[in-house]
Amino acid sequence: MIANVVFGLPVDKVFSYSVPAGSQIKIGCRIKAPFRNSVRVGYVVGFSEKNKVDFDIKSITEILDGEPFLSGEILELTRWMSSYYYLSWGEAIEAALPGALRKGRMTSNPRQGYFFEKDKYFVRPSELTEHQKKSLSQINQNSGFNVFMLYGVTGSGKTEVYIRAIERVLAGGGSAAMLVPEIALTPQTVSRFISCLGDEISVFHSRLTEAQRFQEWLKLKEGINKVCIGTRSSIFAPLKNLKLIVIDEEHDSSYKQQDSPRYHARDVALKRAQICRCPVILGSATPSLESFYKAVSKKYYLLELPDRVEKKSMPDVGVVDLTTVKRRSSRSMVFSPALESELKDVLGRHMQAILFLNRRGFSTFVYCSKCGYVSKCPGCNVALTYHIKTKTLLCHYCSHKELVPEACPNCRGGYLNMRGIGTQRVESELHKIFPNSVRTARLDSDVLKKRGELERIIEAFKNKDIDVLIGTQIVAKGHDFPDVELVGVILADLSLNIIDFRADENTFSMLTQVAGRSGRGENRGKVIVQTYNPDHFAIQTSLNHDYKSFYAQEIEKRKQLGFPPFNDLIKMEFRHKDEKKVKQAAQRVKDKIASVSKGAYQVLGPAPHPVRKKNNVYRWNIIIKVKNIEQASRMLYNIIGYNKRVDGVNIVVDVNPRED
DNA sequence: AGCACGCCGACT
DNA sequence: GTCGGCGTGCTC
Repeated sequence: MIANVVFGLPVDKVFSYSVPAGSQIKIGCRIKAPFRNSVRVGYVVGFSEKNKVDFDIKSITEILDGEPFLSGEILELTRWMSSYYYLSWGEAIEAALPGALRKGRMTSNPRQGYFFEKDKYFVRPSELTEHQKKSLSQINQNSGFNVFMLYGVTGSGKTEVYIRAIERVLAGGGSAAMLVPEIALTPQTVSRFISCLGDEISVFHSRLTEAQRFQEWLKLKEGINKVCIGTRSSIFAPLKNLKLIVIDEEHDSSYKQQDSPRYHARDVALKRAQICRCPVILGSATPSLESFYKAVSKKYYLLELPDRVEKKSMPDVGVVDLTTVKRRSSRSMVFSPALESELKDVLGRHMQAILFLNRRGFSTFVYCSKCGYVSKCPGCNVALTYHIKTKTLLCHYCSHKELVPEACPNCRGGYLNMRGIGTQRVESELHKIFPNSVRTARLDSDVLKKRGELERIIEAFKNKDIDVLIGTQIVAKGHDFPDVELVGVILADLSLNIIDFRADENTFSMLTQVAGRSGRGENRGKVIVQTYNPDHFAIQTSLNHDYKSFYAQEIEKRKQLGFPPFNDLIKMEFRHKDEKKVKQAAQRVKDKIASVSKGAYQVLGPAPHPVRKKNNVYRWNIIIKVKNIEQASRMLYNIIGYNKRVDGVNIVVDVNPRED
């Protein structure tokens, strides 16, 4: 008997080992076997009767598992991942295993520390809205592999639909998985699910120790727990008889893993659902262009929740045109008179406010201080990056280059470098307006590094021990603060000018999400958006809460430029300490792709990575537009193999990259 | 990934 | 003449 074994190495081969006489091994078990001159952990993916290679094979040294930890379903899923994400099968398998089982490790089971109590304050609606009812009945009528795009405005009750759909699956003896964005997994969210669905829920959050995580994993594997809630990697949870997958906030970029293996949990979820023939609910107030395109083209069911629950109205959004605001004092660089007076009003009534500042995009793009004009690449429509040495503007997608204009081509004003405004600055200027009387807290990635700090601040804000919360992305996500009646966006342009073709999409979704924090209580909320681009379509459509009109304009642009959803992108990042070598290798691969495919693929670049030099290593990218990822991956394999090295230059392959 | 093999520079 | 640099290739 011969076992077919893969290893968690960048080696796309299945290796044969003889099974020691008298021993029992099942597919999906971990083993140890001699590999070159060491003994390594491998994964059994199959068996064959006789030796297919013409040399003597070695024998398995040790069998680690009596019962397999990898189901047939997960093996099929990881096999697909390897062809889709340019990985070896073994690498994909290691992504799917909990840390406790990876590399042949195994822990005993010490536990318990993190408890969620049933939230006695959560009141469940007894009656669904008509739209909720309609959506739920559509979901319930279509079992099997079907995808539902649940497009519902902020506060429209998407969560209640998820809960009811999960309840039904549980009643039928099935199990369900729900994925949430990284920062949305607060004790409050979890409490709500536990109070509705019972205690038998495995929650995978970042605070769990490896042993706790493994314990929850085992409970799902044994069928003790039937619901799993968690972030990205929960898509690999060993649920038995999986009958539903929910992806909340499906547009959220935290579903994309930023280091190897660079998978997208939503896409893995769709594949898993296809394998086990179960439905998927993709929920969002701002669906990704990819998903909504499929919904519009009838590949997904489109379910809509156009109104907020309890007849609450959408917040009133006002825009402040910064080109007309006199920016004399340092205070006025942060707060326009309109925002300042709204703040005074809200705080005077003892209500709360959120001030939002996008920290992404602190790159070196250049804008006109008079009118806010930013130069964009004619071919890629992304903001050009200023290079001080050459005094040129450069596109980081295709390397298009132009001179910095003497004067602003839009208004004839002068060009300036972006001046940084951070959350700290916002906070200190705020205290100048309200000396000694305003209680503030900042919420950004620095704060998140401290354990428990996020929970503490959220709790304090909920208890009204804080008047104004100042933050980045984190404040924009799903929290429910009933007394927040004002949301101020300090500078919307920051996200608009990121060098990413998704900049407009990210801006629209960010503005919509952050606006959704306002007016969740008794009174109608207000949102003030400060921008140099008040007429920009992403801002205009978000003011009107008009996703569909945003979508219509954005999809047209994507079509013209051949960006997703019309093509998938494969980014290849070349890294070496010698920049000349990097550029040459990137160009060589680009040329090779052209000759092998006879020009069938459009390849952008080589262009420098936005952060061109890191740890003394230079990085240049090429971006390939592809129609079929698996086919393109195979072509790349023929060119560079799994070694991912050309002329000594290392290559990182990223399928549908997302800048973050 | 790691580790051995192999072909060119500066050292006892 | 050799020691060692890291570029290339292989692992049942």
